[in-house]
Amino acid sequence: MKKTRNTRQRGVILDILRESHEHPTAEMIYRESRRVLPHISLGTVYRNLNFLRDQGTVREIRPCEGGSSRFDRADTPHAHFHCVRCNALLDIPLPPALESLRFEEERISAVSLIDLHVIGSCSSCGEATTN
Amino acid sequence: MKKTRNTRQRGVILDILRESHEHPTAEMIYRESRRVLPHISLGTVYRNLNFLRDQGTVREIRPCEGGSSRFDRADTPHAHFHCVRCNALLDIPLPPALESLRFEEERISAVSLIDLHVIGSCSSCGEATTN
DNA sequence: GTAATTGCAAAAGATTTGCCCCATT
DNA sequence: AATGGGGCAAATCTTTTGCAATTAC
Repeated sequence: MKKTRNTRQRGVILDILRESHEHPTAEMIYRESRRVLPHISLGTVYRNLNFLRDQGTVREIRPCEGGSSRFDRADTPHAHFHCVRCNALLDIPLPPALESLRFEEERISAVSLIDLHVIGSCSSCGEATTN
Repeated sequence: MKKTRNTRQRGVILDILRESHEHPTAEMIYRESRRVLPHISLGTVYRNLNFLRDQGTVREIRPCEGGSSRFDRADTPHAHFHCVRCNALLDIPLPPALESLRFEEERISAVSLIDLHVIGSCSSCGEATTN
């Protein structure tokens, strides 16, 4: 097992993720982190996000239709709502039905993660035309 | 409303999607289509896939962790199981719990699509170590 | 005939990687 | 001091786009 270090960069990235509620992209995290570490590079941000994702600390959310990945802390299980109008990504509770879901599929051996994305329009954008 | 044409290219792409069960990438569809249309270009494949997706005929599935999008026909509602070992993508039935799911979220105005991805290992890869 | 669509190649966008230096342990 | 991690820039991979030529209607 490789020994990992607590670098300032990694800490800052985690802090940003902890404080942000908007599911930032790597680029957004990069810009934000530069306020504290003006010399941090985008590559470092990506490397850390991948590291933290593989470690299970953060979660990568790939937008349903193009654009960059967005990230959040993988503390509690939850689903995501994605507003197609304003592009907001909101955490929503994972429907209880899913938590206890048993997959009666002989093709499935083990389930490690359930990823539920609800796509639609949020209330701030919403009420008006649904199309 | 723009008038759309039935080009040979579009037809071939749809046929490939109809016959394939492996959720091919644009690149795979490109290679396959070249057996019939040796001069088709990758750009055309992408343009058609985007067109068909926007039209609601095909569905684009973005893999949870990098790599290219995969596609399938959007005929019946279903969820996807993604094997992290062999990278297979399987159609699985959408849990009934989800079809009737009501989102009691004041932040959600309208839901247009529910996307459920189950990640884990499939039976062919599976039984052995879950890690 | 007209406009949607193609092929090609270049461009754009997102992410990864090599290399060498620096900092954490 | 050892080596994991960082900075920078180049490379890679995926997808999009401009444009002139083609083709379905």
